[in-house]
Amino acid sequence: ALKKAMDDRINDYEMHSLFYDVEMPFSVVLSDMEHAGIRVNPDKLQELSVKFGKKLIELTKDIYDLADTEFNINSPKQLGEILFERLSLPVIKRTKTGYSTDAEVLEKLRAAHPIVENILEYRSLMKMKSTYADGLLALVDKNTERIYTSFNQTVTSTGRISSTEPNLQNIPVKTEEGRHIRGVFTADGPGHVLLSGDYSQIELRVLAHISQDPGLIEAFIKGEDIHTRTASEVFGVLPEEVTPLLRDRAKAVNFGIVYGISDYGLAQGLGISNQEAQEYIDAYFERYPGVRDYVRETIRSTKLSGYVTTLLNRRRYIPDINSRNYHLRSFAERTAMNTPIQGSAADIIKVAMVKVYNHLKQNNLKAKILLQVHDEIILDVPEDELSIVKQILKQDMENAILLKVPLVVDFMQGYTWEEL
DNA sequence: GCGATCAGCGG
DNA sequence: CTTTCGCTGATCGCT
Repeated sequence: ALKKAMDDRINDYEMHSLFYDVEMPFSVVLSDMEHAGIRVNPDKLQELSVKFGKKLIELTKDIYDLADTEFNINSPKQLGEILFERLSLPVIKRTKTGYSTDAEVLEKLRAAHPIVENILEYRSLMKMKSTYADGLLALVDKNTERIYTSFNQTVTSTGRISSTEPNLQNIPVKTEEGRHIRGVFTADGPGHVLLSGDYSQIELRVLAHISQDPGLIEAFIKGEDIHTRTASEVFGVLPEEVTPLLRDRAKAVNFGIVYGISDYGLAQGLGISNQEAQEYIDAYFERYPGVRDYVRETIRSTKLSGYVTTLLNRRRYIPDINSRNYHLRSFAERTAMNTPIQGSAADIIKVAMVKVYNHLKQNNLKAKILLQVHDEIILDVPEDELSIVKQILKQDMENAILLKVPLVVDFMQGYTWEEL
């Protein structure tokens, strides 16, 4: 009776294929990934912890000297008292309960007192040591020298998966120190390599497809650098005249489109005024009118139906779309335009992974899918299977779902995750 | 021991 | 007035 009730609703929502052809097979893929785990080098992890710890001791000394007192640097409350009362630095921002001491605030105070730079470095190193070095070490299986994460298929609103205990979807990559954490994740042993395939600009390609914007489609068909193209369009200069600064700003605008941030969020991200940010957004919609129309039409239809859908008919309800509260409504509007983009990208990589999984099985290959980090798939591959597995990965990822623009995948291989 | 708060990581 | 999500760790006040 329950099955019939659920089946009726799945059919009613036209989600039969999404459920039976994608999510159900995908659950088996995730299960195998969890069971496989990923090999780590615990000694290297321990070394990193010690190295971070030694630097933290030095920094702690320097910070105490500069403050001329000892306090708990890990306590935002105590740190705030030191910075804004004892050292009388200007208060930039407040939290609900007191002074804000986040990185954005500290960046603005960098020049005001030498202690600030030390605190920034301390914060970064403490994050690396506590969350990553020590946190991961505690979750290494001593018998197998592997880490087994849990993937959750049903927590996000967009259709993405999440990862816990540990979260292997937010391992550092942006800083040199952070990348070394990736160096502790290795292939299964000599004769094996890690192979990654990551989608290039999958969200913006999905946007090009669903909006059918001519400029966006042309950019991807011609294989242009999308951030440079956007900079050229938004700032009205020739592509060859796009400076790194302009490209960075355009990249932030594209980021905003993909993640559904507000003009306020874009302004914060770029360190410009809200008005300036709004002007960038207006210019973007002016130059990509298909995107403007897509956003308008999506908001209009969401107000009527109460939900948005992805390429594979995944559905998200957005009740606040008709709220009289400006902030709730604005947030709902960004969610309405963003969810089909992120959610469709999630659909695509799930389909790809099911295909890869089946093809590995059909060919009796030992290669295993280990991780998925939203737009990339990481596998462990015996070296003698590398050629065939690469072919499978390329074929299945690039042809997971046919779009009006090509899906481009970049491949990397190495003995450790840091090399990918 | 637990929940709220603040902070910071990735895509 | 606002701030992308999901995750984890440290602190702190509470039971």
